[in-house]
Amino acid sequence: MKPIYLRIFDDLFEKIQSQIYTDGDMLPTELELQHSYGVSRVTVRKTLALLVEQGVVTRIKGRGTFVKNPCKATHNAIALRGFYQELNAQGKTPSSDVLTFEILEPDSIVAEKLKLAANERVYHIVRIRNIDGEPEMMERTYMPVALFPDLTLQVMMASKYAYIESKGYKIANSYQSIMPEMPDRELAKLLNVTPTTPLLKAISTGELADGCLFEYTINYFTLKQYSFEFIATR
Amino acid sequence: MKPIYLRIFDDLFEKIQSQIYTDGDMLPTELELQHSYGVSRVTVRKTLALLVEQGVVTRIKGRGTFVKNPCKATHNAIALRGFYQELNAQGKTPSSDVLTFEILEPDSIVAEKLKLAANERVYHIVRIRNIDGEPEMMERTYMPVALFPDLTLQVMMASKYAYIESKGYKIANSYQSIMPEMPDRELAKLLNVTPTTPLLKAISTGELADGCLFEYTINYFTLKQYSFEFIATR
DNA sequence: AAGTGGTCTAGACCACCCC
DNA sequence: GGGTGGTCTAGACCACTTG
Repeated sequence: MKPIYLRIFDDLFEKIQSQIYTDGDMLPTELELQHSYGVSRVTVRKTLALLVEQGVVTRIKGRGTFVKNPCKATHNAIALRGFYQELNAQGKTPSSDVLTFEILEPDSIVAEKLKLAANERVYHIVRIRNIDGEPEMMERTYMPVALFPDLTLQVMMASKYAYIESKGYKIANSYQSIMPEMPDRELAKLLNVTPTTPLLKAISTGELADGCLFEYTINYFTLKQYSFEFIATR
Repeated sequence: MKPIYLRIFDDLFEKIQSQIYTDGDMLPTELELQHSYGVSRVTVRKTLALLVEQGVVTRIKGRGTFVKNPCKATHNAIALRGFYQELNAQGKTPSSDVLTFEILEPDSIVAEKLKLAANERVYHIVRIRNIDGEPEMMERTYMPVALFPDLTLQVMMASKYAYIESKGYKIANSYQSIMPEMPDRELAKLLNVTPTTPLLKAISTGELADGCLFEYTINYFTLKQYSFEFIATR
């Protein structure tokens, strides 16, 4: 059962995406939302804070809450959504080619990043991820075998995050470090770019709600069909 | 007068930075913090939510609130702090070389990004920003003259954000778009890198609390002394 | 003056973790 | 069972914007 503030979030977000509220429109006031959803002000405010964080609305004291530019086909970096979920929400068609699927002893970097116990083994999975059939990014992921004893290649051809949550795990957040990098010849070929095209490299560590680290991932984005965006707040 | 939750945030953050609470330590519980600061639970929770957002602590249900790895010399991308403030907090010495300081008619991109009225003029300022004397990034900023009629070159040699806030404006957030880019020969020279070193380009639009757009900025990071980090949450 | 969002309080119940 | 954080309520006062 989702908490109330998330259900209200989903409802408002859906109304914004379906243009019931559109660019520049003022959302109902906090008081009106309290009444229409029958909840307290704190709950309404928690929902609205989420919408602000996700860049969907802006709130201005004394004026109101306003819808921002309609969501474009972008990668919202601080909203941790899987590739599948993010693209589906944008009406695009995601797909994945699994290049590597193996279990191995982690090297010391991976072991340290995932804070693994000695002798713990990991999956090593490499995927090319396509948008509408065109390669957009390469993903190299390491996940502890202990957490996902029944992970299959089938799962990795679809949505990793949907699988993880279907197992009852709660994905909490992801610590990301971003840098530019030139592709080697092989990677350029896989992503269908020239070797002189710089890529965006993102190294991330994923954490569950209980503090457990569940993935160490290196992504290379071409940003051909994607833009990498987020909102910084003071 | 700062709100209470920010004052408590500052206090806890300072205690973490000065190692009173260090890596892995458990912070006092919400109940204890309520008593020691004499505030309500909601206020305590707002403070702790901020610490989580800034990546300083992790909270685990049923266990407690724990300090994360001590803050490294990084660029926390979603904590909108000025270059000066961010580096000072990390014990580094920031400095700036102002290469361009002029007032001009904005081109259509700048005018659109800042939602300027017709004929409104902007500052165009280019700076090289150094860490401990070594160039780390190049910044190209456009700011509406109407908002800052008395902006001086002196100001831009120091802290832009400190100046803006000294004028009574409240900086709210910044919409950022990230991509890799190769430097041209001139930029590579200014940043003291080879022309084959890819840079991280960040395009941002800054917004005040009243919804006013106050800057359109393009940054090029070398990431020689810096790493670009943030936390995505689900 | 009326309406808006920003902050804050004092309670309550629940789910989760560990002993 | 006792402690933890997660959610939620019903109030209150304030600062800011707009007419």
